[in-house]
Amino acid sequence: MRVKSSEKRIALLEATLNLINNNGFHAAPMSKIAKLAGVSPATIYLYFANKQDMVNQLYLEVKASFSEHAFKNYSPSFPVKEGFEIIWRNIADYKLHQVEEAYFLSQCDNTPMIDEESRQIGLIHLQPLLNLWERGQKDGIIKPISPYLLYAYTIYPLAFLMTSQKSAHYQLDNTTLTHAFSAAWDSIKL
Amino acid sequence: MRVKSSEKRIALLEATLNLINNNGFHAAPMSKIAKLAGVSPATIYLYFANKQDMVNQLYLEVKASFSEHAFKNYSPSFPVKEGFEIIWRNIADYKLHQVEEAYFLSQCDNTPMIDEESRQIGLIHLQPLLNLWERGQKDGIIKPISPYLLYAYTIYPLAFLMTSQKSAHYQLDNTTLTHAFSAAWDSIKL
Amino acid sequence: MRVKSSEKRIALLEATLNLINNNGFHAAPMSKIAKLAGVSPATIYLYFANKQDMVNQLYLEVKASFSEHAFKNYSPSFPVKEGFEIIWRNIADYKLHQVEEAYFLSQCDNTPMIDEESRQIGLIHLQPLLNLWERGQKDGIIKPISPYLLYAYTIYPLAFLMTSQKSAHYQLDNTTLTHAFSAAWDSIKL
Amino acid sequence: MRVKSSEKRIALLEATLNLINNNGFHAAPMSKIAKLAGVSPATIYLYFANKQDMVNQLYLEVKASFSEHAFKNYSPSFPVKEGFEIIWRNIADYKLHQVEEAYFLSQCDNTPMIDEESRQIGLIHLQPLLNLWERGQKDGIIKPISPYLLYAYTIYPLAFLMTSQKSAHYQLDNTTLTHAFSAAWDSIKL
DNA sequence: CATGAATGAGCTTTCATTCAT
DNA sequence: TATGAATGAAAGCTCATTCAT
Repeated sequence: MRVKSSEKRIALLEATLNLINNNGFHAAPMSKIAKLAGVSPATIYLYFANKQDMVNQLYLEVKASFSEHAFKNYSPSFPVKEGFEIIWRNIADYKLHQVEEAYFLSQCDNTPMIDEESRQIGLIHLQPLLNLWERGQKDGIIKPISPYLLYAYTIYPLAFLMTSQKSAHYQLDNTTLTHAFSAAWDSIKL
Repeated sequence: MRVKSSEKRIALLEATLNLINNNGFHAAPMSKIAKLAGVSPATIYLYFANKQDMVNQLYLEVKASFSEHAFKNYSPSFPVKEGFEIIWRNIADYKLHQVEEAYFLSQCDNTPMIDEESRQIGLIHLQPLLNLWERGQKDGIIKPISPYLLYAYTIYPLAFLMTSQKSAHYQLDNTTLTHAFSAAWDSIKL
Repeated sequence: MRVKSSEKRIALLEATLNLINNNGFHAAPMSKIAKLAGVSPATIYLYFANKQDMVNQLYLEVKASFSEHAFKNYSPSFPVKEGFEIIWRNIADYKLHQVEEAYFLSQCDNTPMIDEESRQIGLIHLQPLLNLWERGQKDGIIKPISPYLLYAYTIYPLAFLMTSQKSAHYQLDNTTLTHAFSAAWDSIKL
Repeated sequence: MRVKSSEKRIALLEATLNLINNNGFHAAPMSKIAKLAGVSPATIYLYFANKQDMVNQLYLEVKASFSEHAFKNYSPSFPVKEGFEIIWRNIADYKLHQVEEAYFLSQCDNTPMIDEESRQIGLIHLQPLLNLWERGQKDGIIKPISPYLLYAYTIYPLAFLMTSQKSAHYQLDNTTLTHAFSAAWDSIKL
């Protein structure tokens, strides 16, 4: 099996993401994925062990790109609220502009599509945010509640806004984004 | 002549929900559904036109049961905050106790598994909540922001808590639930 | 199993003939036949042992009606040519006016749709025509050749004209019919 | 990489013809066709879009081989009667020696088994015979009647003789064939 | 006599994967 | 490395027939 980041490998991952996004896992056969990537079905198995492996790898790479984006320009030395706003806006930016990736992650996180193992690996990237929240709680700036709640009320809502926007029911402008941030912050600040 | 018992129909819908929840749409074949429901594969087609139709119907019925639950004991004559808390707690109760149904809805809402038409039909039940919010905004109790935001920051987070709980990562007690409600209310109250 | 000529039995045979004619045997399921006859699928089995039996019976009855028609107004006492013309015109009349029945017989006679046994039974009706030919041959009016040839060149061509007419490629008027009879007679007369 | 051998395609068409001839379209399932051709059921779909497409293609190829045979050693420069006899004997030879192909064509032409489009395409090959007849009519050798009649009384009877022979009811020797030709010619000559 | 419900067997077709080059 | 051909297994669905009333 080949090493990362050949052009074909990337084309295959992109094709997989597109087909799963548009048709769902159950209607994204290997033959179509190969065709969309401009490659023979047999070639897929030079890069991936099987379909599940390909989807797992895709998940992890998208998750990694998401995490990287989330902490752009952030440093743990920032004051709590400033640091939080930077991360939040990074994430919002990703969810609302890289809609395809965000929608794919949302599918993965809400279905039994991904192996439990890969799911766990995908979680580790979030640590800096958890650290920030802990600091905020020590400093008496953020409510002393479970990080699950903090995540549920600040980051997770962005997934809903992304989905709404994708369904063309709703378009987010800057004012709305500011309202959204206020809501997020208000829900967790002390 | 035998009569078409709605028992079989219900058994089929339950089997479908279980299999899709555990394995995903793509790994819930009609043969397994039939076996789990205790009928012949052919019998499915006496009750549903095809697989998609069965899933659509299941979605709409679960959605309806969810909505019914959401507005239990609620009346539009309640004060805004009290009314909101009742609805919110109803929904929390459903999501955290009828986990299977809630998880199924979450899968449906985050994948292309359901027909767009059924999806639209599923939305209409929410109207009383939208009305409540509108009243709250007129009365200067709730922030004058889009209902998409209000939903994203008060109801949608419960889906995350449900998923977390289902993955056995986290158990919600009453204190946490109260924290959750505070976070929800803080995010939208003026 | 019921006796002949109940209304339902006849409706079933008619429905069968129509569906097989329009769609072919392979696309004429019992359920459709029942629906078209206005009857429950189970009812079919009160009148016929199974599908094959129903088709066999249909074949034999249509064949009988055809034969009856063929010898209308004919008597063995007629002179050879007159007798032959009467029979020939009777058959032509049937093939060109009872197109559905004729087309059905044509399907049966050119496919393995019918049991060999029923096929044999269907042949016996033709005897008077064979007798007529034999007389004609004894009298030196008709060529001394096998009755298979006589049939092939006088009666069988009408099946082609029937099919052509059914396909709307061609319409037979009286002049043409007379030409057709001349061709038939010329081919076998001495 | 293996190359798509036309051997498999041909084996599939032959298997289809055999099974349809012996059992009828409705009793020639893809699984049996595959087995008889020595390939997997899935392989069929590398060569044909679906069952109907396979049967259509088979029809057209058999029809083409028939037509080629029909005009062997024929040239439009031949005198009318000689030319006609050559074609007629070619066709007789085909029908009586390539019985399987002939019987298959007969099934196709007398049932709704074939798409109307393919049926039309199958007709174009006959043109040289039509031209010959037209010439014969201009020269006052052949009766001035519709080509449908000419076909019905000269070519079509051979289908009956073929079917009779196939049912082992009758064997054609050379004398009989000469009688048959006489009958054909007598029916249309002026 | 008649029914609509119910079904096991089997249908056509597709799938993830492997083969042979 | 890369391929298109090939496939066994299984998918969704339909069918002729039987069941239970």
